[in-house]
Amino acid sequence: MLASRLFFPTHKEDPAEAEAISHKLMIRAGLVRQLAAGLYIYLPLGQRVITKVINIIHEEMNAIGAQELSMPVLQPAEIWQQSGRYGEIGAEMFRLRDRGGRDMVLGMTHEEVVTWLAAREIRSYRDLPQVWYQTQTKLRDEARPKSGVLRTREFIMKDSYSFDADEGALEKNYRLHIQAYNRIFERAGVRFYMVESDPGMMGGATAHEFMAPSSAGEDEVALCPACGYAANVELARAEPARPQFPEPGMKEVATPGARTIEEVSGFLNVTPDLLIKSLLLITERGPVLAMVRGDQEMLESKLARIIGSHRLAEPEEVKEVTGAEAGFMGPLGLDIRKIADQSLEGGVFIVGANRDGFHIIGVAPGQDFQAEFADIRRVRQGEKCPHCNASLKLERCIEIGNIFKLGTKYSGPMGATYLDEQGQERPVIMGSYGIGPARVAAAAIEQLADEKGIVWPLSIAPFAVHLVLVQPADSQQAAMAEKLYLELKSSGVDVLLDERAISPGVKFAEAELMGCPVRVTIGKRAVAGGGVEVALRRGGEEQKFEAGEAAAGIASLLNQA
RNA sequence: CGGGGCGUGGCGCAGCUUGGUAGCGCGCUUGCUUUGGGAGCAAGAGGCCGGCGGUUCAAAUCCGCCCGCCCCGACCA
Repeated sequence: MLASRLFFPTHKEDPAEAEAISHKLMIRAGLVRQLAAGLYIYLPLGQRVITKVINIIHEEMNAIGAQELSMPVLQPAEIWQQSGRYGEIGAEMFRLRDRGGRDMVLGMTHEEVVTWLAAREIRSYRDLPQVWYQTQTKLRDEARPKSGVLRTREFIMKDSYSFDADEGALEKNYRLHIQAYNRIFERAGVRFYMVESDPGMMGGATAHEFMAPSSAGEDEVALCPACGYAANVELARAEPARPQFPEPGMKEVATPGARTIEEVSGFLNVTPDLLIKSLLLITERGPVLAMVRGDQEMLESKLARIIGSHRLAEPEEVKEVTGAEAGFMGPLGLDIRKIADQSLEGGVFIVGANRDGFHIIGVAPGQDFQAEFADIRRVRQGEKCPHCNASLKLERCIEIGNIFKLGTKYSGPMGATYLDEQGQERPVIMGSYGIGPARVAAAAIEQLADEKGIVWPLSIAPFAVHLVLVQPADSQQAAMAEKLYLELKSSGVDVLLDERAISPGVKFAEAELMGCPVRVTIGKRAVAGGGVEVALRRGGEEQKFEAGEAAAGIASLLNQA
């Protein structure tokens, strides 16, 4: 490719609207342009990167026996009604009507379509297992698109779906996907962890996420450096340090005006971990009191798994249920469902008295009041690993892939069944496995970029070699560059020749911005016999080759990388 | 959806408080010079100041409504 013909509009300055490093650099280096919130145009450079990521994914998917297919993005509402998600999902799904008045949706994902297909075409245990995958556009009307390409309303996703006769076979496909995903992300050159993730409404099913550490990420994971325990904080568990508890023995104390944890602990001169923080929540089945230690944070996603969907009570509702203002509520004397975090069990705490201006000290959960004890708090950095007691580390991550055991969630309601060896009709056991290629590319930028720009891993770089011709007007330089360019091209190297008649400074700066792994410079020094300069973008090491040996030297450099 | 911020040539911004000529840097065009780190000089092109309405002799500037974009939060099956 010649730079004079390549469409790669660059910017010297950061775009005003970008926050994340990958977002800034993708715009500055001419990889993408934003059409509207959460909608991106992939320019030639960006498209080349995405294509390379997708090619890696496809190679590894094919290697585990998955078969590529393609499915409609425009889908009849009917199949979503069958699976039950038409009603469950809210504004996040694009809905429309066709000219005949039929309800349609734009697919956020393809479980319904693929299950519809399986329901029609899979009949016998002899047809199983199957693994089908697609790499296609998906649409979600995101409440808040953000961070450039990381969270968009339209995005490409590789999704595979497995169909098995039983749980054991599903487990096998699940493991195969784990292997494939590990290879994919290693090849793509990103750092990542596989962590336990929240299967959400999948019930008891298991799920994992592949997480690339980056401050631009939206998720946080808890990691144990000792035993390898790794989980999304949405479900991560840990042992908090236990404070020195006082003697039990309930006693009401006046705490005038002290409502918040800080105010009460300050007023009574105790540390916050000796208080219980109570929250009143309203569910479909009535009010629920949820309790965590004063120094801890409630985690809604964990609580939701126990009590279902809920909302915070309004001040009037608090007054009505507890008889006191929010700052003074507590578990004693309340005849409603109570959920207490596990770390409260066996301790002695200060709680609200359900009487304005008063708290009660010396309260022992489980004795002085009953509650369901469960893990409903957010783990914190430095708490003890639930498996090995080492100190947990928390890290922000970009979710680049996820894998789910779906079981019969879709095959059941949509009638995807097969006949087993005994002639028994059984639902197909499914799994689904996603990767977002744009997120992989963005994660690579986030993890590797330096102050000059992008630093691509060779495997997903738009070009392997960026050949800078310093003075195109000099015929000797031009001839030398052209020759090397053709040699590299004919040996299958992706090479970009910058033969534009512009200042060399611009060429070097843009080469660094663009981030191709190898930069080759041909200028007057090379012509004078000083050798062809070959610099690695990552680390910046430079070496020289004789003109005749340059192509071979570069090729062997690329092979090492 | 709640809170906050911002919309002015292609990009980044100033001007708005205190109404009266639309400005800077980068980029772009042409010419000459330059040619190993985002060049120099000169001459140019390019803007219904997000939209609609109001106040006023007069609105980028004041007021109202709307739209768009970004950030924080909620949400993300």
